[in-house]
Amino acid sequence: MPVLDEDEELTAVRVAELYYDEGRTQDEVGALLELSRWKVGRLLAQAREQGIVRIEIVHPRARRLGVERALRERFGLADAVVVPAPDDPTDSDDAETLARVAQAAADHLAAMRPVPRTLGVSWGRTLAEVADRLQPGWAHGVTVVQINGGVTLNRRPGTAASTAATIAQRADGQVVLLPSPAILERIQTKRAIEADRVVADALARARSASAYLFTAGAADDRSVLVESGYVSTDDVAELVRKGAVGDVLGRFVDADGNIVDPALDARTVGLGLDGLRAADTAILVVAGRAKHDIARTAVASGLCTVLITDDTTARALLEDS
Amino acid sequence: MPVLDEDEELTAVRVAELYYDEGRTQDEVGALLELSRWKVGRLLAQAREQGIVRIEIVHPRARRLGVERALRERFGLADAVVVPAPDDPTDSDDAETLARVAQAAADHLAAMRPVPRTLGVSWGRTLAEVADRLQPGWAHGVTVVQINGGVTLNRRPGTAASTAATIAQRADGQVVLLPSPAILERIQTKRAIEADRVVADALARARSASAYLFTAGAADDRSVLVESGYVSTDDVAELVRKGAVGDVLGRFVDADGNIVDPALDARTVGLGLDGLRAADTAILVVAGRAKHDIARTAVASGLCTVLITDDTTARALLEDS
DNA sequence: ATGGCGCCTGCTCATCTGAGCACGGCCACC
DNA sequence: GGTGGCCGTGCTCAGATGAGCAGGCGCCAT
Repeated sequence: MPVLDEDEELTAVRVAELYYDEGRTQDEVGALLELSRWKVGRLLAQAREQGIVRIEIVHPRARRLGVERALRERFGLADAVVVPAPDDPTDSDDAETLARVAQAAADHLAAMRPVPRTLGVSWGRTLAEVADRLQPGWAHGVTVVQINGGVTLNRRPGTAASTAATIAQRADGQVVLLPSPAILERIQTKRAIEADRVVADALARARSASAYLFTAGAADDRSVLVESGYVSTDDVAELVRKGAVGDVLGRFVDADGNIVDPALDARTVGLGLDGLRAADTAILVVAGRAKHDIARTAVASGLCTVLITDDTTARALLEDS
Repeated sequence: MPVLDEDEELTAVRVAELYYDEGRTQDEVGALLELSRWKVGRLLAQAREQGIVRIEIVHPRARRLGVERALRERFGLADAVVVPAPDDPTDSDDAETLARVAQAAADHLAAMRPVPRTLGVSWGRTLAEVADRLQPGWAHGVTVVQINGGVTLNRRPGTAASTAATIAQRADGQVVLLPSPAILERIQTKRAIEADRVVADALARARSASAYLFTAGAADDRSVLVESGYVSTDDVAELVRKGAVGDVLGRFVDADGNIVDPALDARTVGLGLDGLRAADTAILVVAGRAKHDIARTAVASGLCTVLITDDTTARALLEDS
């Protein structure tokens, strides 16, 4: 498509005004500006091409289909869902962003075909929001398995458990909880708890789930792992020093997706990252500026097949080679 | 047009995405979402109506046809030209705004039919920009008359004269200058200068011009009248105290368009405001936030038949009842 | 329960629009 | 100076779109 010269550009603007603002038909515009109908059509096409005419869909539940396509192609994803970030560019309006992404995740889950027989889920603020936005009856008879440990140490108890339970309940399904802390103090305790029949059973079912729904955490003090008391702020600082960009299923990884601290990782209960990498369907839900780095790592190192996120994060992923 | 309920709204969003983002045809969309082609069409129409789909023309020389229509109807203007303000909402990017408005004024002048035989013009920063943007040959044989006094007291001389001269020269026409200060110290001097044959002749031709092109000044220290030394900053403060919102042709008016200081006005040389009010065509060119008040007054009190301004100013005029 | 009312839906047809094609002018190269 | 190729333009025609209309369904009042 040839570029418009300056005169044509101005004509294109006038044409676009009459066509889109005034609602004239293409030959009316042609008659008015003494152009052929076809010339008018071509100018309109070029104006859209060059961004003189911008058509945007303004709605919290709108999606960015173009960006989604780019993500799929760039990272070989099976699917991607990108929702617009709130306009408000001043303060980090992360609550609204999270709400939109969570809604999109809920929609995506409800629209999944075939419906997974067993769905493995992690936990955290993001997934709590997703669970909350699922319509009762979003599916029927889905078994939901908690895939990483999460007996909350402080705060209101049961966030981890209730996320899984809510998702299951709203699908008239069973829930399989993983009754274990996320990270244990000593490796021996971890081995012992994994030997427990209930825990072992849950882990087995986690490994055989037909789909996973999980989120990722940034390596900072606002991480749920910190707030829950599993790791201290000092630990986080140390992990960051070693290259950690965030955690997936409680496992801290560096920019390349490698485990940062194998000893810590060995004390972490739940599905391993290879479990995700081997999955047919692994849906990562991630929102907000703080999580750009971990999102990039997760996507680039093949932890997910489906990414659900906000526009800003998506663009951040696409921007660097 | 009935309002969309929540479900339909969501469908409308999906429809709009497929139609505008993906470029599908309406029945393709219908097939995909299991809707009839007609339903799809109606949803698209409603989405545009309700602002879910926003089509905007992004170009410095684009115009706001909707706002223009509103201005014409609200103030009984013969015509209105509104250009978009620069996006940059942070600093008062008035230079760019002025450039756009001046360009629009030049375009409007060049497109005027019938071409005025005699064009009365005022002077100021704004009109200097307009003159500068007129293409040589924008018209043929237009006589340009300077309608208010403007022998500049300080700064580079002749801004007033050169504006008129440039406009005339680029139309291969004559220029009639008004060789007089804008405001005189003493009423007697003013009478004497008006009695001068050249001045009297210029004023007579100003009164009989077939169209006027003029601007307005805010009542503040950045006014050209202050910078030229005709009024002091103290004078301005006093005028503001008496209710002045700005000046038109060097004549300070209050919010209702009445002369604020009759004694000062009597010492001001040039066409009177009634001369503008009686004109068939009086084009007011005004840009920038500082001039909202004087613009409102000028438009509301019938000083112009055509308004050329920026989006922000136009909206300010339309917002208050 | 039942009739009336009004809204929503899907159809017919006329109009509008975009893809493909042929012509003519312009430029560059021979 | 001639000639070939390329770009830009306007046409043909098929497919897409929107206005107007009739049937059907639900809702409300009687």
